[in-house]
Amino acid sequence: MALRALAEGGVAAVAVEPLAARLGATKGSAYWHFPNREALLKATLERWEREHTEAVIEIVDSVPEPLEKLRLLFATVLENVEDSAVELAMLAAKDHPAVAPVLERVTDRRIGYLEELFGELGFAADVAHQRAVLAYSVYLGQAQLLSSTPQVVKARRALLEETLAVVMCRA
Amino acid sequence: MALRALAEGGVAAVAVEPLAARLGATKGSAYWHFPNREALLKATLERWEREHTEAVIEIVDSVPEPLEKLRLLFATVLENVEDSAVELAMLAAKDHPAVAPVLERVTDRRIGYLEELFGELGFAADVAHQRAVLAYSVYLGQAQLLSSTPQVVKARRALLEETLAVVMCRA
DNA sequence: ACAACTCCATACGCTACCGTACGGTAATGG
DNA sequence: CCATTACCGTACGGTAGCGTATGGAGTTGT
Repeated sequence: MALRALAEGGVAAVAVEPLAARLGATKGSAYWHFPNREALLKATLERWEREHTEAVIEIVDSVPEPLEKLRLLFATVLENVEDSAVELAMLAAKDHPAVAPVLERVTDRRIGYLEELFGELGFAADVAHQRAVLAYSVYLGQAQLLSSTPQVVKARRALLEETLAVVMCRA
Repeated sequence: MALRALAEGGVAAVAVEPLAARLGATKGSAYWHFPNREALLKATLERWEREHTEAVIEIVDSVPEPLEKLRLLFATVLENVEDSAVELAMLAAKDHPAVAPVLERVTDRRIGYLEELFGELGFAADVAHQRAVLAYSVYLGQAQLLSSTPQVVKARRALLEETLAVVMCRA
């Protein structure tokens, strides 16, 4: 519930009174379960952290071929960018003291995993790192674009193919 | 001044009372120059729109070689991502009614220009479009990464080279 | 010289949210 | 059976920002 609010209205929407109202409850109830707003927000963010990064990695990692892993990862993640709303909300609140540490851990984990994959594909360590950063940048950028100005992107299927080809190209 | 506030504190910081205080003035003064907060914000955003997209395009476009244009564009824009704070603030507020139209115009213009450049480089129209979206995604993504979790990016110079190579590669 | 206009300040009411105080109900366990 | 505990509600005070009312000071036009 708080996650839905986070996705829809950003960090500002994870607030005591609006959420209580949404649940048909009152502040009194909310302040029983959470000492303050900060704690509510922290719980929401950490729940998201637990549920949304490791899950995708596990699914993708069950595929044997590293090239197929990358393909599946990009397909999964780029085809449902619409539900990266939480990611965008976190990025938008990157300076918030409760958000920053979670964001950092998630980013590290994801780029680390990508680095692994590019390593398995035969790229040298430093290049693998650059490709990982590049790939993750493409993901973040496309998530932003598709959510803020979706009309600029014409053929999403073709774009996915082009993205895969370009990110994995030897050059 | 309002632009500085926008860069530092996001759209929420472009508010009447904080800005007035910052200027050593009072609300009374502010409400003389602007009918309301909405108008102040709109003026700030449109000022940024005028000053920050066309300027870069003009500089870059003065170079003759299309390949050098792209190189200069990426170098310019990726080496000072730190001052894309306003961009990020706008993306973070993409749903705000005053922000959305500006964001849309700027994005269209930039991707359109990139499309032109990739066309000049010999890419077919549809591929040029995909590359443009890709390149702009990389920019947005890297801006996000470098501002939210800069420590994940190891060698920025090398990353720039890799980015250029990958985005322009034939594949 | 005085009227009108420009620009700024003080003071007020309004709203949304945070956080606290405290009282009520319902279940439970000794 | 009644006291403790878990849970929820109402009511209050506090803060930050929006917007309005109103008056004062400096400038300008005639």
